[in-house]
Amino acid sequence: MGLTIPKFQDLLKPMKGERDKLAAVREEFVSQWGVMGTQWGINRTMAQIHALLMTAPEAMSTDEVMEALEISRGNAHTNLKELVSWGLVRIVTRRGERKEYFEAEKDVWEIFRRITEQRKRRELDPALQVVERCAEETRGMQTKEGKDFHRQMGELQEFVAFASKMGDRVASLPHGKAMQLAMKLFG
Amino acid sequence: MGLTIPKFQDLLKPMKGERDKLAAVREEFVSQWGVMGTQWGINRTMAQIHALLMTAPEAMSTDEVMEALEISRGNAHTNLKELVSWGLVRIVTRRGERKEYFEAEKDVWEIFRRITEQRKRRELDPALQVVERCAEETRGMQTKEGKDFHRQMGELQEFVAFASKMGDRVASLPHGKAMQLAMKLFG
DNA sequence: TTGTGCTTTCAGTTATTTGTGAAACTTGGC
DNA sequence: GCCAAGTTTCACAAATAACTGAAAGCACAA
Repeated sequence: MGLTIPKFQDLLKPMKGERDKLAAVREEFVSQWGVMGTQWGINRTMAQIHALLMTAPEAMSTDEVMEALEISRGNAHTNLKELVSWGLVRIVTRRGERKEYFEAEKDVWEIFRRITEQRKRRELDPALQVVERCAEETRGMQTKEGKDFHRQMGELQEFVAFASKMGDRVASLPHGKAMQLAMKLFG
Repeated sequence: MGLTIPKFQDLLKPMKGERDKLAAVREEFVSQWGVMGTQWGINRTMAQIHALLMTAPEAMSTDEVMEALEISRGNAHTNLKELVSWGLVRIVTRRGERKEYFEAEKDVWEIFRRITEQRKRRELDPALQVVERCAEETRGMQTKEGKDFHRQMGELQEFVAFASKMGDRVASLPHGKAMQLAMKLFG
């Protein structure tokens, strides 16, 4: 029973199919992540670019992103910068080149931290201001309805402030610590 | 020094102003909560109705909601039902009456629990499916790029599954327990 | 079974968000 | 300075989401 040594060519064969398959799965991921984005209240393109970069073997230029997703320069540019402002993507430059390349944060915990941070800043903090003002403006009211409203605002304020603080704390934990803590809680 | 007994009329006087003030503040709350809603990825009307009912002294009918927010019947109806499906509002009926009235959950922890539950169901679970499929489809790939992609999906899957479980656990805690736990964690 | 009071649906309209493409701007090298 | 490669902005167009109003549906009471 001859132990045949496979030819180099044959070793390469499955890789050809693999590349196609991978490209297809990746495309599916990008597309689905875009759909998800819309449900998350994030725009489709931004989510798609994020998915694309998260699964990119190396940093991509604006033109590469435009081509991969078949979108305009303006659109690519706006959303890349938005991702940068969320801290989910960073700009890298190659020396000797003027072009900017974009690279996504790939560590899931880090991604989670950044998103938590931004959502807190964009969703919780403004809400807090609103309820604070409403609570303040109704302080000391005499009627039952006034008191009820004031109490409701007070409870809301307390809770949102609390959630906000929790967000900060959780997001400031390093990956390892966080998991450790979570395990202890919910084993 | 005559201890004057205030007339009934005079006792009532500040209440008049209070009512107006309260109505104004409440309107502001409803309006602002609506703006917030759009940023949260929830539609404005739904958020406004929620704010309105949260601060309503008693259950309101569709017509009352329509009038308060100056919106159409269809719009009011759709969003009220949507709020019911989120578990943030419940339908109550008064005996002898055919009309439905709507009443919001007012306990902040309960509101939080319901929102967490729904967001998990609507945002996390579908994401989980996507990454699971992508991880599955690239299992055992040989190329570096295939392996990298597979690992990335694996990490994402693990994390999302974990977050999903955490959501369940947190949302299943009663108010008291949750606070206790949070305090222990973050003093 | 018919009328009445209310709920639900939906085709068409309106508002809002997102995307395009080209022009304006910036920056560094010659 | 002036060109070239690249980035940024923005008026307008396209796509999507939300809302309206009216008609259809339903269920109970007479």
